[in-house]
This record gives sequence, structure tokens and C-alpha cells, in this order.
Amino acid sequence: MELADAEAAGPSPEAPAPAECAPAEPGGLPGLVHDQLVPTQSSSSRVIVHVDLDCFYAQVEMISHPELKGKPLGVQQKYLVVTCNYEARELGVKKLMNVRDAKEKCPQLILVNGEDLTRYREMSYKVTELLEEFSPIVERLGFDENFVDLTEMVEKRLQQLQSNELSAVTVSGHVYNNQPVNFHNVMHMRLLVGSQVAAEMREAMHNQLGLTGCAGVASNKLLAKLVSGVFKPNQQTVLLPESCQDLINSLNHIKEMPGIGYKTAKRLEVLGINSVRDLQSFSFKILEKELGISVAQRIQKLSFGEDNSPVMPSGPPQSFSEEDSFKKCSSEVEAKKKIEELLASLLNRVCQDGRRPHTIRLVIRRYSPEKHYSRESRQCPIPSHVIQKLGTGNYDVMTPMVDILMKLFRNMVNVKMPFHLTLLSVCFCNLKAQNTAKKGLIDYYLTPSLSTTSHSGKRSFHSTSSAGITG
DNA sequence: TGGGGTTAT
DNA sequence: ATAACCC
Repeated sequence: MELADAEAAGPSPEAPAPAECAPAEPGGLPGLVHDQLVPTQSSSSRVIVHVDLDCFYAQVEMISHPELKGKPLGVQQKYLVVTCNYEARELGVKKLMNVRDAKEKCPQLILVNGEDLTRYREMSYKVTELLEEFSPIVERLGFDENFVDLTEMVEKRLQQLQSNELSAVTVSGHVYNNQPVNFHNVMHMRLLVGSQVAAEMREAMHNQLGLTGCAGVASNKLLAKLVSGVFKPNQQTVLLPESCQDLINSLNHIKEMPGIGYKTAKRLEVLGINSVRDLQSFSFKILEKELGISVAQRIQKLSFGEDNSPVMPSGPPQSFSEEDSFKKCSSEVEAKKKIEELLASLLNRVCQDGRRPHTIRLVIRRYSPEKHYSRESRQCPIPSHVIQKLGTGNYDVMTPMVDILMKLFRNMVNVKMPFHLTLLSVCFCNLKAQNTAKKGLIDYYLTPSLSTTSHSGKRSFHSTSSAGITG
């Protein structure tokens, strides 16, 4: 028979079942259990794939410049090699390596400037769109990673199969730990079909876009992401539930757990938590006291390989920004010039998108000898008369925008005092569908006093009236 | 550390 | 507006 039979035959991964990822040694983790934090242990039987392009910027550059293929290539932003191809890696170049160190390690290294992200961004969205053809549930993570929820696709494919075909299903790519497949286990079968879809995705990326990448297939985003990196360039791996503990225990430090960043890792270290096992067995009450219930709950679940966060379809971007970093900017005139450059690029992008931003933000980074990474920002609504000029190339939209940005600038920086900036960034956000009405009709409905949001879309229109800033 | 992005508070 | 996270 088909799915129903298979379902009964398997060790029932359905129902109010055990954890997604049963602990290997139930005795060794009193923390979570005794503190009684875990609510439902939602046994997700989802099939998620994480697709991760190999050294993405370098790949795009090799497509643009085929003569560079086979040679060690690095992509440079300012004084950093932000990524490089595998030829360069074999010669000792690492991601985010200083240009000087990289050249020292590898004098033949060819560097291309990658500060303009336009082509990378365009290729990135082509990848996402290709994946959306498989399933519409695609979540972007940066420019070079995507999660896809394959649960539905996989169910449909399994339903097409007769029971005698079920045992003929094969895995595509690696199985983590070389774990044997149980053809009577439904979740195993789902994941195998997931691995086949992943292979098709990678094939399509290669045939249609010329790109290679890795894929990881597992029952949630965390595990899919972790397992995608197990075999590295241009390979894929599927994780079967029984090997979940091995995967998360293969991490050498909690900082390697996606979702535990620099700050949280530092605070955990103070508590003596360094390994994933440390986090698993740590008292939840104390963890909650230190990090708050939200973070504590989330990361302790992560430590068990549990992650119920859904794959959220990214859709079009929520914001557009352009930034530039530099050694020093210390005059208003200089800042204005840089802001104008950033704005000009942004206007092109926003124009192509079709939607219109209703908010603009200026971001700065002030120089400070050690205290690294602190940005300040000011934002304000974009006046409606300026928004309306955005799509039309006709009128000068630069002038009013620059005026607004310079007011925001002076709101943050006292220009009568000496200052030293190392970064400027302009961001358009609060994007709304265009008011491309057949003048009159739609305009009428969208007029603020008459708008009742009873319309279709989920975005509510509000032609905000002049909304300048008080500067 | 670049030049981007997101969500939560 | 900031802070955390991701690449």
C-alpha cells in the first residue's frame, strides 16, 4: 500500500510524539526536564531543505569573468577579502581575511572589488525565485542561503508511490553518519524524497544559473542548516532523526549554534556554558534569570536540536539600504557628498522595485578607539509629495531627499563640534505597494479620510500628509 | 571586519 | 531607536 500503510509501519513519528530529536542519553539532561520548561515538544514531521551557495560572490565574479576560473580569486571590500573561491582557500586564504595577510599567504591571489552588491543581489534573487518554483515557501538568509519547506511536495510525491515502489526510493547525496535507512519509517522516507528534491534544486541552479551549492535536508531549519555544511563544496546531506544528537554534539562551541550570537555566547561563557551539552543540562531557571524567558527557552531548545520556527516566505525585501565605510569623514560637506552618492543608487533600486518607501533612515558610525560596533540612526516619514515623485523620472527628487537626510544628519551630529565618522548608510523602508491608480478611482478609495482598510491586500494604504521632521 | 539583511524590545 | 541575530 501507500502512505497510510507506511505510516503505521514506522515508529510513529506523528501524534503528540516524543521530541523531534530524541536525546541520545535521556539520563544526562535533567535541566530541561526537571525545570519543566518544555511545553509540547512539538514533534514536527516537516521536511526542510537549507540551500547554501558555495562562495557566492566569487562564483558570480567567475561567471562575469570566465577567464578567472581555475585561478585563486578573492572578492575585496575595503581592506578585506570577504570571500574567495576554493582555489584560493587551498592556498590558505580565509573568509574576512585582511588583504595584506591574504596577499602574503597567496601572492598569486587575484582580487576583484565587491563593494557594489548589485550583481550579487540580482543573482541572489534569481536563486530564490528558482527555488520558489519548487515550493512557494522560501525564506532567504543573507544573499546566499535559502530555506525551503518541502513538507507538502514530499507528501504529494509519496502519495504517488505504490507500496512496492516505496522500497525502491533512494537517497540523493550523503546520509549523515552513514546511518542506515529504514524503509518502513515514514520520516525516513519523507527525508529521502526531500533529498531527491534537494538534488533537483541543485541541478536546476546549475543548469539554469551556472551556480553550485550545498544542501541539507532535515526536519527543521536548525538541523537542515547544520547538516548542509557537513560535506562542503557542492554536495548535500540528509539528517535522519536518530543522528540528531550526534550532529549537534559535533559542534565544538555554543557560538556555532545558529541563533546563538556573539553577545549571548559571551554571557553563556560567564555561566560556564561552553559546549552544547553544557547548555542542554544547565538549569533553566538560572538561564531564564540571566537571559529572559524568551531567549532562554529558545536557545535551550536549540541545544536539543529543537526548532519549531516556521520557514517564513521572505517575499520582496522589507528595506533597501546602501552604506559606505571609510577611515574618516569629519565635515558636513563631505558627509553630504557621500549621502548623495548613496541616495542616487538607492533611488535607482527603489524605482525598479515598483513599491514606494514611506520612511527614510540615516545611519552613522562614529569613530571610537576600541568600543567596536555602535551605530546610531534617525528616521522620519518621507513627505507624500516626495513619495509621489519617486517613480517618475521627471522631477528632482534628490534635492528634497538630501534636505531631509541632512536634517537627520544634523540631528545626530553636532556639526559645530569636531566629529569623526567611519560609516554612513541610507535606508528606505516601510515599503508600500504603489498607488498606481487610474487616477481618481483608486486615489479616492485610498484617501486617508475615506480609507477603511477594507481593501484586499494586507498592506494598509495611508497617504500620509506632509510628515517632515522637526529639525 | 564589509555591505548588506531580519525580528524583537 | 536600539539591540540582537543572520550572511
